Amino acid sequence: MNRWLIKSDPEEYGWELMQKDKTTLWTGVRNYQARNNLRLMKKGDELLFYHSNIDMAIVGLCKLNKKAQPDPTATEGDWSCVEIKAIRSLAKPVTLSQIKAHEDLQQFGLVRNARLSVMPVSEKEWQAISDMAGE
DNA sequence: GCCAACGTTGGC
DNA sequence: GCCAACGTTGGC
Repeated sequence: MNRWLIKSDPEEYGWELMQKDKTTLWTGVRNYQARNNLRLMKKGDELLFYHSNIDMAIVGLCKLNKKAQPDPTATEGDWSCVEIKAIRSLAKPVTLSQIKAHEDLQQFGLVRNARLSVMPVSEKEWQAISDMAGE
């Protein structure tokens, strides 16, 4: 089982809506690195749901329902999407500033490459985030 | 609202 | 194949 973090602008599609929808197709990724990460996901993988721009915090936990399939919103190009399922909110959201301040998270994608929207989370990183989330 | 970082495009 | 110009994302 692998772990990932996905980013979303809450003004476009926030955690509230994700929970209401329960499952959603994660479409619209138009970056090769992010797409390749989507394609590596397997059913049952766990995902952290991050709010960019306004909240700047990890707020929720999701699971991968269906592995990568062609993105139906792509009119051209070779793009993928996955189906994810909302599990629950974190006990405490973990803010970007907390993440940046944590010594075990200096190599984490959010810190090193702010623009990447789908990234892997290592075991150590997951542990650090879980601790801060009060899980 | 600004700007840094990054990715993409297109001219050469 | 290089690199300047441009567009987008996202943190501040």
